[in-house]
Amino acid sequence: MASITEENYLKALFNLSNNQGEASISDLANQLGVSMPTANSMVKTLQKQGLCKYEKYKPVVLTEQGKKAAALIIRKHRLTEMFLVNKMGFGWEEVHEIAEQVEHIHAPKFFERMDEMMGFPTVDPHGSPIPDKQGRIQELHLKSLSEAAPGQEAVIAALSDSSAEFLAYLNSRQLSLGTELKILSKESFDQSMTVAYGEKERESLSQKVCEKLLIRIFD
Amino acid sequence: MASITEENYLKALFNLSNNQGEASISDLANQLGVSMPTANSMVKTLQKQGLCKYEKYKPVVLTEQGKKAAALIIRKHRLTEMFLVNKMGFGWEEVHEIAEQVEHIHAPKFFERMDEMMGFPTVDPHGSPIPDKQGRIQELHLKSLSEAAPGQEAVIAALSDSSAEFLAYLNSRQLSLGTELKILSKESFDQSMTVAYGEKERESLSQKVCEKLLIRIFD
DNA sequence: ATATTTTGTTAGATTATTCTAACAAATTTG
DNA sequence: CAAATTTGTTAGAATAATCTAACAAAATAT
Ligand SMILES: [Mn+2]
Ligand SMILES: [Mn+2]
Ligand SMILES: [Mn+2]
Ligand SMILES: [Mn+2]
Repeated sequence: MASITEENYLKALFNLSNNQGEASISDLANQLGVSMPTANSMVKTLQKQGLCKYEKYKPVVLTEQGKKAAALIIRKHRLTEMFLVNKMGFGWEEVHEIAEQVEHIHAPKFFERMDEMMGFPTVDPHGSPIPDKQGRIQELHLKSLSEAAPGQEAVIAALSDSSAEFLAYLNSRQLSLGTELKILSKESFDQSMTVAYGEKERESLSQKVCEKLLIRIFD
Repeated sequence: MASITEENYLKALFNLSNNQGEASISDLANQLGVSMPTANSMVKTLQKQGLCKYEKYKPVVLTEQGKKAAALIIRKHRLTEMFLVNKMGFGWEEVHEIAEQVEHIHAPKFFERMDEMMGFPTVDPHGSPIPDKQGRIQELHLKSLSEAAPGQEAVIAALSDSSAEFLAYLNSRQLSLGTELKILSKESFDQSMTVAYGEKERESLSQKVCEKLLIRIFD
């Protein structure tokens, strides 16, 4: 069974591969806050266990086994986040740190019971999909708000950044998953967008923010 | 901050001291399933941190700091067990192993929220007291059933053994916390007792069982 | 009061996870 | 392309947690 340390490496490799297409040793080291030699040596350890493939100076690639293991940890993480928000009353900005620890608990029944109590949710509080028990992840082909055009209406479905800082920003603007946006205009100078939602008639969102809001456009 | 390993040693020392009055190296090693040299060296490590006092060939004694640290871990353990039973529908025989892992999570809000949701319980699902936030434990001066006399009536308030095996035995006899017992007779030959409770008119309980049932006698 | 058994200690080794320093390969820049 | 920079590797060491083997002290039983 993988140690907590190994589990965190697997998750980091999985996320890096998904977000950047590949995982370099330096990215991995950065992500985990360890030195490159440390990451290098752990990658060799994971390879010996058949969890990743690795050749000197090449990017690290998870095996199918490694991907599944990572997805199952992410499943526990996201179920936990959803449980904390839906059943325990936490805010979406408070749950990541707790889930980062709870995801390492070995107790299938614990997570199955959470899943059941919530009616088998498919996404976490930040809109990210929850892998199923086989480690399969459903693709949510969402666009970012910056790809939408003035005149369109859309609903916020997920975030590409779930940092506490970004979540705090969204909270301060009453933006949350499910918020319906009308796109009024887009400034070609800085790509910022003016939108209406809820009580707000005109709110300006910077390009940075627009890129991080993942939306479903109304037909 | 104490590691998971250190936390488990603190808990073991605390429990041994409470149950046997003192904690020897061999008891500690046994309790944790490690060799004596391992226990010996960890005790030295804990002493360096001011968590216990230790002199060669003498029993290990927790300091006030060590006692408090242990009690706070036990608090998390027992709150978790209660949460699993009361809020997640687990049986009292299923929760110890899960709590053994959850007790090491560092997230005060998580446990405070559990506590709140349950209305600040004072005992766990096996009747053991939950230490308060300062690490103080309320003494429940309970007698065991074997100390009671025929003719008396009593209610099961706690257990001095919460092993899965004993809990399974109690489940099979419909015995649980809160069960009211009428003591019909006591066999002087083997100290077994005949009792009535619920639908049962006459059930015989061995001395072993009677000793493990902690009761409050009706006045 | 010896002898035996149990308990505890020391020494030395192992595995996991991490680091820094030094060097080497790959990539980017001018 | 050559120089500079970034990225990756190796070597060597440190700390935490564990073990076994050997020995020593304490407790128990003749
Ligand atoms: Mn998260
Ligand atoms: Mn984690
Ligand atoms: Mn327990
Ligand atoms: Mn534990």
